[in-house]
Amino acid sequence: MYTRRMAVSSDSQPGSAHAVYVALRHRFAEGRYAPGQRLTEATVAADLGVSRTPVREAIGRLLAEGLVVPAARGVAVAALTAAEAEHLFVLRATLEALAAELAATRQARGQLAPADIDALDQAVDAVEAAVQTHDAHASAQANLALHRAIGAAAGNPFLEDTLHRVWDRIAVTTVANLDDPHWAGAITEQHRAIVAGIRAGDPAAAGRAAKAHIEAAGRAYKRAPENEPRAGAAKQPTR
Amino acid sequence: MYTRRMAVSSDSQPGSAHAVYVALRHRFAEGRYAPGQRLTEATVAADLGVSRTPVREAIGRLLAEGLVVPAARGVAVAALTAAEAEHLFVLRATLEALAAELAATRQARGQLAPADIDALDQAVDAVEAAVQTHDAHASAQANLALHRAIGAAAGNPFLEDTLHRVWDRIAVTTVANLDDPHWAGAITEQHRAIVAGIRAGDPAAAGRAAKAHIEAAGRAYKRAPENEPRAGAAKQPTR
DNA sequence: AACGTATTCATTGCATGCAATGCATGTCAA
DNA sequence: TTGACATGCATTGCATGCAATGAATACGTT
Repeated sequence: MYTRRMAVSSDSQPGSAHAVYVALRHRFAEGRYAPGQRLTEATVAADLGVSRTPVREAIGRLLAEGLVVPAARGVAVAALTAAEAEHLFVLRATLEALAAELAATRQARGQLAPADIDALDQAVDAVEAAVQTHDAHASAQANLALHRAIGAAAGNPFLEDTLHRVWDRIAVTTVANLDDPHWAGAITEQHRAIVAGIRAGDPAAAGRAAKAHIEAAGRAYKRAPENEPRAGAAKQPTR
Repeated sequence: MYTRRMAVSSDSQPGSAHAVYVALRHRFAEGRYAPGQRLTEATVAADLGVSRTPVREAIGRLLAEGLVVPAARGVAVAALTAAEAEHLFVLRATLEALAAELAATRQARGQLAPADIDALDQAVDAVEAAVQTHDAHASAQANLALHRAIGAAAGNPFLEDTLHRVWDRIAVTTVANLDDPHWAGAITEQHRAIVAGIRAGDPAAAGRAAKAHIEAAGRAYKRAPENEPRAGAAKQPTR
């Protein structure tokens, strides 16, 4: 069994452990493992065709990041309580505001290539198009891509990394939000406001728009009924 | 050799891997390993009296957190370039401002125990006392304790975790800063302004004070001459 | 002497073995 | 039936073995 290699996507870093890590993250994001579901080293190892050692390493990392939590035996996929979601959105709003501010500042200083700004606009358009097709997965992808682009435009690798952590922890959010017509209608407008602020090199405006956008997203998340019980969730360990 | 247990400090979590992780972090913070120094699994394993497996796990986690970087063979203790420090301080300023805001908000809502606020004041006094003794290590400890207390008062575990990451990455900063007389003189005043804002339940004031404080700390860091070459640093791998 | 090439060897990365742990299940008594 | 208790078993956690890798060194060639 140990010769079978798993399909490791276009992730530059070598090593089975990292591949397992990426694979698990991907599965979480896809919702392939329900929150609360228990994960055993042996199972994952068999699934991915590696031994337990790299799996252990990957799980250790996920544990450190809070994507899985210690369970009775081994670990369980972390769920998101309402309170946790609230906290995450508060943090995210501040981080994304900072990202937008920094991007706008870089724009004002001429440190942003025109192509980068155009790419932001295109990303906004892509989200709009995806939302109109009502394809939840594609919309989430496009939305994440836009926010990632803004994060990159900020030019602060630590901020970018932190944002990634937060996004990963919130993950499927956007999928749920799309059912909300208010939200679906407002999202593009808010995106445009952020990009406009960046393009204008106006940090305050960009930051304000970004903060307002995430706060609105947080409210939409809260409204979405299925975010609380969380579809397909297995029984949740007490803590 | 495998029966010898290392002295694991008062860290609740079990497991050699975690103990190794904590031990390495501690050594980094102490400056026992110079930035740029190369670490091999076997060496660390021998040092701590465990096998390579838990060491691998710990190093993997440190790698994920950026505290060590991939080196020629294995990993090296991460150094901090001037640009990286700048980025970290920008992020830190925003995060600590948010923490102070949230703490003040909680205070305004009566969600903070009077004892918590008093503890903040005492922490400020402790920093002042430590700075006056010119004990760099104690000062750094006390300063970190204060900032940690503010982070805790914010009541947002994700923010707290993110702050910890940033602090760990900056680590020895305060030690260097204490040589700066301007900074040593201003630090207590700035600390008091933050705590005053929190006590008053004034998020805007607390946030502003915190942001200004960290920005000042960043400037002090930048001025400190020894932060650039970094004492005792072994040869630094190219990237 | 300088350069290119072969060789060595330290070191990683992964798999597997083995003991420790504690949950779950079954058994027995009340 | 219900409770306590013992036992089994799934599962983890760690150590170690072995092959792959590639940096450093030694060697040979011009």
